Amino acid sequence: MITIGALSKHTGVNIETIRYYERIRLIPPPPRTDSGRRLYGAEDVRRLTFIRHARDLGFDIAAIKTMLALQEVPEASCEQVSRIASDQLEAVESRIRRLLGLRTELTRMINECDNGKVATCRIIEVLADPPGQATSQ
Amino acid sequence: MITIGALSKHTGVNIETIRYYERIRLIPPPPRTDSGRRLYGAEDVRRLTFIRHARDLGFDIAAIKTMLALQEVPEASCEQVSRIASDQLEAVESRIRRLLGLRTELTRMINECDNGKVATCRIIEVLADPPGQATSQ
DNA sequence: GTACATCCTGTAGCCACTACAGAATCAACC
DNA sequence: GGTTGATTCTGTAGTGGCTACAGGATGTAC
Repeated sequence: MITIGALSKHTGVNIETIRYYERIRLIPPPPRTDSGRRLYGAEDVRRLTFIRHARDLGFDIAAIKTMLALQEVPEASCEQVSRIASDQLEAVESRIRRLLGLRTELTRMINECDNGKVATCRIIEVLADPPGQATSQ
Repeated sequence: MITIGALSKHTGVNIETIRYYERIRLIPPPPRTDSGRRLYGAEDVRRLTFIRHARDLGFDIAAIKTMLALQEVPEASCEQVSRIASDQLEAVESRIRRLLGLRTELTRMINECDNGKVATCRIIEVLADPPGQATSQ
């Protein structure tokens, strides 16, 4: 059994976050020492590693909760897990598309700016008068 | 002079958000009618459109505050504006790189899953035992 | 006059943490 | 046994950028 500090080092999840996860019932409350310190085992390391990696991949807490619940039933079909992952993939792809658009726009803005005075700065102009909008008088 | 509702419609920024921007001093407190309703003019539309578009491009409020302050000094060099935009471009590019990595990993995970039982689900396995980590025993 | 839209202030909630304060306990060394 | 410093505890409040009320006051159209 290890302390919360050791669990934190093993999983890369910081201590405050581990306690937070316990508070929101993402991880179960662990047993304690006589003095009240939390004690964790190998299963906790696995669970928290799972959470950490899923968070890194952008899954939100609700999705992670669902996946953890499904893991409790090994004979269940993993179709639902697969759907959560696919949804996440779709979200990632839409974010990528959006960011590529932003990159294009930012690049163009920056290239058109000749580093002159603010009064004639294209960056500011573009931001104040975005193309495709009828801001008119 | 227009009301907050009209300003909201013109700029696409919702009413609560406009009042929030006033509270955090991103926009100046406007004059009021006798009964206390806010009144906005053309300059407010321009400013808020600027803010809206900058937010769409992912600039944070602090960056927008700086850019707005620079606009107050038209003879100032727009070097700083340019740097903020470049920083933003860099942030966008790093987010893109990260998301592309996530996409690869998610795609692989999903492809390896044969939609069988949770017990043997590769998605769960990969998340619980991420490659490149010495989880040992 | 009355119905409904719009506006006001103030506060609380969202997500996923993060950062304290102030106290208790533990491990190591002398 | 004493002291130092690391670790842990609880509880609360803050972050960013909104969003969503509640409960009331105005404004507008018929």
